[in-house]
Amino acid sequence: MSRTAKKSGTRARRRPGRPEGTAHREAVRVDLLRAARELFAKRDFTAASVREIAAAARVNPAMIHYHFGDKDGLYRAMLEDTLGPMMRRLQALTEEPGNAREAVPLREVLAGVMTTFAREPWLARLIVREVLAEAGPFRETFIREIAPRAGGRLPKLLRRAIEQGQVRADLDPTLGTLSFMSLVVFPFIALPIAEKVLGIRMTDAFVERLIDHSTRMFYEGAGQKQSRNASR
Amino acid sequence: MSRTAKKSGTRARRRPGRPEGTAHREAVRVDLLRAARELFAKRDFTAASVREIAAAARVNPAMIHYHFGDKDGLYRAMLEDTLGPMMRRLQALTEEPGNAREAVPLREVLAGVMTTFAREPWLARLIVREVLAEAGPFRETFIREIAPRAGGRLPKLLRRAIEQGQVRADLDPTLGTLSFMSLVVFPFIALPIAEKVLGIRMTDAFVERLIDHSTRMFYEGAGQKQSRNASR
DNA sequence: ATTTAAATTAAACGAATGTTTAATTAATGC
DNA sequence: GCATTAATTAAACATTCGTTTAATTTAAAT
Repeated sequence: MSRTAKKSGTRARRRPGRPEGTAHREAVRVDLLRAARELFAKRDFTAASVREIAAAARVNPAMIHYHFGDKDGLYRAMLEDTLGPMMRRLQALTEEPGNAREAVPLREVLAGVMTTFAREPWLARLIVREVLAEAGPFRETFIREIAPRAGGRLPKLLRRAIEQGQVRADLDPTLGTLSFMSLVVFPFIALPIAEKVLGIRMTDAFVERLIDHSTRMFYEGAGQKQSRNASR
Repeated sequence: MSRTAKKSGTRARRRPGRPEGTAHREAVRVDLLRAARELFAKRDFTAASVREIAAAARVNPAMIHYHFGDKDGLYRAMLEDTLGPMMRRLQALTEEPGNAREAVPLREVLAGVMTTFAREPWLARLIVREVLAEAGPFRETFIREIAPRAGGRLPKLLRRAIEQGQVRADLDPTLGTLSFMSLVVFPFIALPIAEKVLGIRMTDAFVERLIDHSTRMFYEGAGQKQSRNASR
């Protein structure tokens, strides 16, 4: 849909040589990034081969090296291309309030991130793969730039939420961040298994219920209101 | 520590032939399972090579095929060996109450599982890798036997907890299960990154605080007690 | 119009992978 | 005590992997 085969059918089974269109170069780049995104979300970095990715993009494997240098370069470009927009949106959400008195947009961050995860199924999977990785082409960038912008900002947000009385005063901002991330990210990577084991189905209505549920879990938990859980 | 080199130093640099000890066979099996557990938790299935695993176990790569048939067999045996005990403990915890009136041991399950995850750092990682996998040597067993015994039992437990008033009546047991798993599993796979980004350190005291925190998050959430969060 | 540069392919390359084979040594059964 | 079987190694095998090269076709520049 994004790229149009300029002449004589598809891009498959071409003879070598520069193609006729003038926008082919960009189209190949985009197709490769999209194929890489899908396959790196599905399989691990090592398990997804360049031949497989090139085939999914209907492109010669050598194009990966022509456009991105090597497999690592493709992965890096893909992850920046995929995570970048979300990070920018997240940053905008968490930096908005000019005056410190303004209500911390915790609810909006939670719902916004979960909506994004629902719309782009590969996102949560790529992030968790990166969290799980002990090393890799993107590890340093992820730790230095991505993670601080995502989880790194949350403790401050939580502290402000505590000051404003939106969150209970005895909450540890760091542990609260861990729980926040857990509630927001994990459901989406568990969905394929939840479909088989818990019998859910990933409809729009379900996603809406999930977001409402997770919001309430974060603020109120699953227990009774009157907190008769004094025993421990 | 587990295997004793029977004679003349280590097992490295041996000549071919049957070793002298009579318990060597079992020792090799155990060493291979341990090495596989550590490396499959660290790297993905494809990324962890049999040569690397064999080297970590100080054993010839061919022993993997002698003892387990192939790489898949080693992975299956390792995961059964690793997940089996936890599943049995979990099953015991969730099936205990003979009479339906007995209090549902939700708190005990939560703390028990988290304690196990803290003690065996590879467990949560292996599980999440399996959750993330779209296919693999263990996928069917995981979906048919492991997942139902873990997450599959929780909805029933939550329903009973609702009947007993331990959990609020309007909680969806399925969504509650997703949140429960999220709060229990995700923090442990995020620890390595949390150490760098949030500055935490994985001490015994921290684990204790984490478990208390997660329990409270599950029952009470992070919001204020009086639930002034009427706005939405 | 001709030359030069860009974009692409097919084919080959070396390294690494999972696996098999043949040789070798010790334990076991008779 | 001898033959057989079990447990182990080193080496080779076929395949797949990421990458490079050379050829080829078109676009762009002069």
